[in-house]
Amino acid sequence: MATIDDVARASGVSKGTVSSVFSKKRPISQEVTARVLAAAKALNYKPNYWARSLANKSTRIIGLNLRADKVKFSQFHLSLLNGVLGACYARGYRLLVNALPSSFQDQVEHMATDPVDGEILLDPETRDPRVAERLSGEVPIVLIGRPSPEYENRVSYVDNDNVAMTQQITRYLLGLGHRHFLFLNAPKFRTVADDRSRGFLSAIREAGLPPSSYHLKYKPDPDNPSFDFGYEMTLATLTERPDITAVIADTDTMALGVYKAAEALGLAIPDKLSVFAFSDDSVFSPEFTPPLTGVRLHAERLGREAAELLLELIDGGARTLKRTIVPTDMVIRSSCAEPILNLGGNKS
Amino acid sequence: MATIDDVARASGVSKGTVSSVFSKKRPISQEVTARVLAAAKALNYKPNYWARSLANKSTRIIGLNLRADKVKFSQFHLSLLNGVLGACYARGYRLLVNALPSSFQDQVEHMATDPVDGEILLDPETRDPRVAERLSGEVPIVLIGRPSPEYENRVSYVDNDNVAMTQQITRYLLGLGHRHFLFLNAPKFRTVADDRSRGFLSAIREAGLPPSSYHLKYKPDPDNPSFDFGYEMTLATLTERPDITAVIADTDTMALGVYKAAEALGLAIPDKLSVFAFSDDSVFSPEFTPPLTGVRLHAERLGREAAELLLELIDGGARTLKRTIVPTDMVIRSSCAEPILNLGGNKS
DNA sequence: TCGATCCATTAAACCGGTTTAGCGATAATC
DNA sequence: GATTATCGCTAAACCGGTTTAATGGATCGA
Repeated sequence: MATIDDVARASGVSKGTVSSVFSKKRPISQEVTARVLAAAKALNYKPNYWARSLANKSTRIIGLNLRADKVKFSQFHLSLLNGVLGACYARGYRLLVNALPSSFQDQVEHMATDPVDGEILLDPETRDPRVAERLSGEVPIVLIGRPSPEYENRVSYVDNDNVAMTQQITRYLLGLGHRHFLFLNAPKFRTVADDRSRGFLSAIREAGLPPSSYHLKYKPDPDNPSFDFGYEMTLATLTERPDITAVIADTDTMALGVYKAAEALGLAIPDKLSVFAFSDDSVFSPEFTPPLTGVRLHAERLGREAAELLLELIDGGARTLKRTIVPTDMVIRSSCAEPILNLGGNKS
Repeated sequence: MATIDDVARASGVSKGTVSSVFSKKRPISQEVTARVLAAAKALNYKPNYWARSLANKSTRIIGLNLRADKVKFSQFHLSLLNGVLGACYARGYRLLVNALPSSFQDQVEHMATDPVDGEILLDPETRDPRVAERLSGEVPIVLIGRPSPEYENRVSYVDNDNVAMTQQITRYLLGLGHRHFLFLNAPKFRTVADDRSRGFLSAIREAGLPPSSYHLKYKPDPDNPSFDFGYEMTLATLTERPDITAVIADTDTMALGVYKAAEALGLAIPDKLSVFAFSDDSVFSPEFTPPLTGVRLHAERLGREAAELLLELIDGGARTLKRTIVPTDMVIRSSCAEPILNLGGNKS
């Protein structure tokens, strides 16, 4: 590949001039510019991205960090990615998806600074080691999701208000008359699971219901497909506790597992069992039988806001903390209704 | 940030030695290694990724190029991305998602070599300018999907056998007794659309059917949601040509639009209208009413194979051409059946 | 007409690593 | 015991750009 020196030689100017022609950071006469560009074209020259990054101390790349060992890209991530990409695209940034396991990065020969100007961290966990590591460096970060409390005042993040949202949802179900719940939550190590639990429990307490009125389960193994977890856990729990009339599921896929279990148990949705999901696929959710009631998390907007916030931090250089709350919208379809109690009705 | 010089000074060795400690490319005594690592830890030193890349002429990053202006990340891309990420992850590579519009990259001040060791090009189009550009550089590329003929013998690629697959599908529908088809194909500028058309037409000709026996439509606008296109085109075409008994749709989302149109037209699936889709979502497709018959394209495997092929090209340095064909599997559920003809039955 | 100002351009230093050539000390060879 | 390898390390060149300080020429004002 031709270098800047080749072009300088070919067009009879210094390399500094060639640099200025390409970076446009200093004015160069029309005539010289033309000559340099002609020589560059003839040699098929393009500035070397890494040399440029080294000298500029900037790459125009932002990172998206996810723990591939724990999480696979899901529908939610997909929308989120579309939002992030849109923001990058609009501002001329590239996106680096960093899914390397920490076991790899801990090896001495692979240790290195991240090749990005800033990073978005996905799916934060309680006491997430990635956050601690980034805080000691100088690469700005934005989380999507709430950081654990020890970091809450030290990093910027974008999130839904999961506590209030879950509280609202639970109130909605309480208002319909439900008194016994199965809550199939996200994996316990994720902060979002904790927020949802808090919102749920606060609504339960507010209604004066005892702990026996709910079963709160966390998805244990991230590898375990959501569908299977929804199916098996519903089957097992409802067999044991037939007084449960409402299931709150983590995702629409998990909700589908709940639907299957309800079918297996001979429970009609929503008459005998109400189902709610923390997601809303505008194409598929309406096609469930019956159409699934859930909540729109606006994943694409979460992604876009996070990317824009990060780019702002990068440009401003400002070490200001910001947090953006993206609103959620309940989408009520037909999978939740007043429970029709059996004859041997049970009141708590 | 501390540099290699700081560490060299602090541990009383030369920078070359520090470099060797981190790169492990040359043996360094236990004692010195320990001293250097201690100093590095104290200074919170990490080798600079850009400087290293510049000197090494290698980045351990591969690119995934898609035209964000034309295509949004879809379910298919999602699986594909999971495959690519898995392969990267396993071999310690990072993935750069490059969705920049060419209008941006054409500006002089943004012109630069790509910051990657190799690149995967998604959704190739007929006479795709991206391919021509990459061929003049020295970054190896792998396409996912067939390149247009002028490049077919110059680039490596991974693809399904779309011609044979579509031929097989069409034969299947012909075998069921269908004689009038609506084929809702991918956008015309994509090579995959051409392959599918060829496979379809070859089966049609093989059966001795005239051109009047089919309506072949290409999804015009990539921004137009698949669902809407499926719905509107089915409604319009079937109103005009009620003799059509089978619709072949590009994706499951589009198929869902077809389902809606069938409902609006009062056509029962599959008795009055058979629907087939070039996709298979193992979670949602079975949930369609009736469950959707389609074909599994193994997107994840396409992604993984492409990444592995690319990494092989990078490591080997070999300029060998390879092409990998990933097999497809028809998944027959209940959306295709023998057509039950109306009284005023029509034979071609 | 002379000094001040402005301008495009250049030479050299710099970004932070890797790598080559060489050097002294120890170990192996005959 | 002299010769040759081998080992662990260093100094300096190098990767391919950007940037600073300096330069020479044109323009300006008085």
